[in-house]
Parts: sequence; C-alpha cells; structure tokens
Amino acid sequence: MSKEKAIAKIIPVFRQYGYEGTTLSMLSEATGLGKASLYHHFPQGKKGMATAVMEYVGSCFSDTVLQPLTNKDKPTAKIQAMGQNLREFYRDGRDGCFLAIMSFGEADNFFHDPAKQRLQTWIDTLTQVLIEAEIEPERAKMRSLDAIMQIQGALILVRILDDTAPFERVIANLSKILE
Amino acid sequence: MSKEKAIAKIIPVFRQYGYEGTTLSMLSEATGLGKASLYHHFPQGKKGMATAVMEYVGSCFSDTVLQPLTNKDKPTAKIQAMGQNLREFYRDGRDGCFLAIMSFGEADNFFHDPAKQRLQTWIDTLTQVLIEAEIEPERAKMRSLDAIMQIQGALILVRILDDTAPFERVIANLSKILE
DNA sequence: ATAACTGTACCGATTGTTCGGTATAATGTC
DNA sequence: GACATTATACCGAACAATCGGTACAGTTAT
Repeated sequence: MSKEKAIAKIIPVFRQYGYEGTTLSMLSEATGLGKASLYHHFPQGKKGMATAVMEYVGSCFSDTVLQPLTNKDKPTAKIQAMGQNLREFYRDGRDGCFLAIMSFGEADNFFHDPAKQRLQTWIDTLTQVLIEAEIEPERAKMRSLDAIMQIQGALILVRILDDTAPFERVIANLSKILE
Repeated sequence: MSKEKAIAKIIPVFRQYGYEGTTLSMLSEATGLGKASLYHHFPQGKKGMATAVMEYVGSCFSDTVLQPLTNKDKPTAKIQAMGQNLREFYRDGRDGCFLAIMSFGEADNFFHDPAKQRLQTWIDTLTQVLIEAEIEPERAKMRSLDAIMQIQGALILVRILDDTAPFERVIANLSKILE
C-alpha cells in the first residue's frame, strides 16, 4: 500500500477521535497494515502520522479552497466558488475542521503553530479578495474573520445538533460579506 | 476535601485536555487526591467525573447566562447582560466551550444527547428573548442560532490564533441581533 | 542480490480500575 | 461517661488491559 493511500485511510480516524483518542490499533485496523508497516511509512510514529495527515489535509484545503481565491475571476464569483468548495471540503459540514480538532490537549503542543499559520493564511487570502472588491483593508480583514468564525461555529453546531442546516445557511449567506 | 471542591479542580483539566487526553494521574495531581480516593467520590470513575463536570458547568451556565435572560428586564438590557455574562463564563474567550470539547471521540458517545439538549436550551431561551422584542419567531430562531454560532466560532479562533479579540468583537456586536 | 515492505512476537510504561486497609469523627448503646 | 459501631475520607499497592513503539525474520518485487 502506498503512503498516500495509508494517509487517506488514516484521516477519518483522527478526524473522529482526535489525536489522543486515536490509537495505533485503530490506525492499524483502518489501514489494514500492521504496526511495523505503519512505522515503516511513518518512522515518527503516531505523531508522524498526525503530521502527515495535517499536511495532506492542509494542502488539500489549499488546492480546493484557497487556490481558487487567487485566480482572475471577479470577487463575487470567487466568494461563491469558495462556498461550493467549502461544501465539498467539509462534506456539507459533516466533517469537522482539523485545525480545531488538533488544537486540543497534547496535540496542541506540536500543532499549534502550523495550525495558527494555516488559519492565518486563510484569513489573509480571503481578506485579499475583499480588498480586491474595493472594501477598505481594515473592514475587509474583520469581515474575513467574521466569515471564517461563522464557518467554524457552524461546524461545531452541526456536530452537536446533528443537523447540517447551520452550515448550509452560513455558506448560503457567504456572499453577504461583499455587502 | 468536598466533592464540589474536587470538581472545581477537575474542570480545568478536562477543559484543556479533553476527555481522552485527561488521565487519572492528571486528575489525581490536580486534586491532590489519590486515584483510589477519586473513586470514593466518583464511583463511576473517569466517566463519572466528566459527567459531574458537565453537570456542574452546565448549571453554572444556566445560572450565569440563561437565568438572566428570563427576568423582567427589557430585551435590549437582557442581551447586553448576556454579553457581559458570557465574558465572565468564558473568561473573555480564554476558556473553550465544554459542549464542543466533549463532542469528540469516545466522550461523544455518552455526552452527545445531553450536550445537544443543553445547546438547544440556550438557543430556545435566546429565541424567546428575540420574540419578546417583537421579532417574528422564524427570524428570531435563525438569529439566535447565528449568534451562538458566532460565539462558538469565536472560541475556536481565539484558541488557535492566541488572540481574544474575535471573542471580544462578537460580544460587542451581540446587540445587533435585535436590529 | 538487493532493497522495500510486512507479520509475529515482544517490550516497558501507563491506562482506568479495584482491593484491602487506615485514620478520624460522628452516632448509637449501655 | 465509656464503649462499640458506623460512616466518611483517604491511600498504597496491585490488577488486567492497552498504550506507543521495536526487533527481527520472512516475504515481495525488481
């Protein structure tokens, strides 16, 4: 099995159980690989697997959500596209945000800085789109933060309430940040 | 040591490390009690301690945030009071939401339903205030959800970005849900 | 033949939990 | 008042199970 395939099978485990809640036995079962095989692909062990997952999901987020925000379309089109891309990335809200999941407990110790940076990149990229739409920089920054805050909150509410409606509504109202 | 004192010392541990990330050794050290003594106060063990913490924090939330929403003040005053009370309850955003923390991994199995119910109670209570302010019920419900969503999102952002500003701003803008 | 890969068996450490027992103070009995 | 009983709070030590991680021999592919 390729390393990439292994990562793909590992992702949902970490996503559902968090870092501490995920055991090597779970990962072994999820991938169909013995522990020794996992350590062949990830010599750093559990921490290495979580890191690989973070990077994989992070670059997937960059490709799916961020990169379309930097093309030559009009801001309105880009915001609308981001909505659809977020739907895909978070599976309509059924998937929680990895950054939020990995900002707990022990995992926070080694993932705090990269998580912070990735989130900041998202904020900055979105802010740039709003500036491009001729919104004053200070206001653009605040609105970007608001939008991402709503998305994060929606992902929490979806999980607790067992209802994807909040996420849908946030995405639907996303274009309002352009006034 | 009284059981209530023990709970107070246990709370920050679960809050920081989550359910799975918290070990009995941590709780033993935090309370100054031996593991066996913890089982004297909480015969159900770790699960019992987490349950006790959930109930304690939940009733504290009811007293601090919910109850003031049901008095005879004007809706504007009550919303404003909720803002200040939320500041206190979440320590200006530095404390994460227990419902969100306990909706992960194994803990979600036994805390999902009570968490859902508590969150729904918050939504309903807030909705009632907005209805009292003569906002049509359907719109009131959506705005309540929006407000709570923003608060939850803010708590996530505060933790990842190491900056309480998002929380402050959400609280400051809280009164806007009354139009 | 060589390197990449994987299964079996194992390691020490730690997990949540339980047992047996102690110290103290309150309560009941005479 | 003196003594036995009970209840509460606590602890050291040990429990089986599982944790993350390794050693190594065997298999596979090239």
